[in-house]
Amino acid sequence: MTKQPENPQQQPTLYTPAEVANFFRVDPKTVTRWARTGTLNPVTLPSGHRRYHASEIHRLLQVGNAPDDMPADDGADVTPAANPRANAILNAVIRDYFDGDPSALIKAVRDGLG
Amino acid sequence: MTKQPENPQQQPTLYTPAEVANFFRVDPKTVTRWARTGTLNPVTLPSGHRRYHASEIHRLLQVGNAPDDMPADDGADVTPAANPRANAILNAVIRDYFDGDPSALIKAVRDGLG
DNA sequence: AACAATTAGGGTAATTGGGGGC
DNA sequence: GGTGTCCCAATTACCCTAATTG
Repeated sequence: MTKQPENPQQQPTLYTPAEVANFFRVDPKTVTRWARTGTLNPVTLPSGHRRYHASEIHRLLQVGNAPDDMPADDGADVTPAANPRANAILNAVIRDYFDGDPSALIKAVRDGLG
Repeated sequence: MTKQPENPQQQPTLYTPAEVANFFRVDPKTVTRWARTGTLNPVTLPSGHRRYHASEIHRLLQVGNAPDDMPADDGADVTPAANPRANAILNAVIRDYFDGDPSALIKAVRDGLG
């Protein structure tokens, strides 16, 4: 498929507590609790505020389910849209950053993200 | 969350068990049973609590969600997200969910996110 | 420097999951 | 077979003030 070779491990994307809370549909305080109990390993600012690694958040969102009798999600031949986790995030991004307009997101990607 | 312009639709992408229970007029325990028996495929928090995909709930509710949103991208009046935060998030999503392939993300959005 | 919004810190009510039995 | 209810332990949500962020 249209598979890009490698994606250079650029600067890791960091989420704010509110963003993480939005992805999981929980209170920001819950995200803070996850950090304090070791569930999450965020970057801690000198002030004590926290920033969460996108990779870690995405990983947790995927772990939600799978031990079911669902077809193998190897990600090679599976339609991307069939990934409910990715869809959840994309919907949240569209809602929070693109005024609920999917076409705006597509346009942004086409205009180049980097 | 970072400051955002008007969000006419602040519909969550994930629902709490209580919300789903209210939608279906059932006890929250019943919603939990649906999840355990595979009727619903929710996101599981690190703690074991569940959050249910709005798209899946709407589908079961047979709520056509009205043909209000999803405006066709006919005009070029949509401002390309000059939002660095949105771009950073999209890059992370593409990296973690679409194997670094932006076109795969676009395809996913076009195939419908629910 | 001043401002609005977000975050951390606690404390307390409400929700959730699991099992068991009706 | 599926649902509502009662139990309990764990998790989460909402209240506040002070500090940090942008």
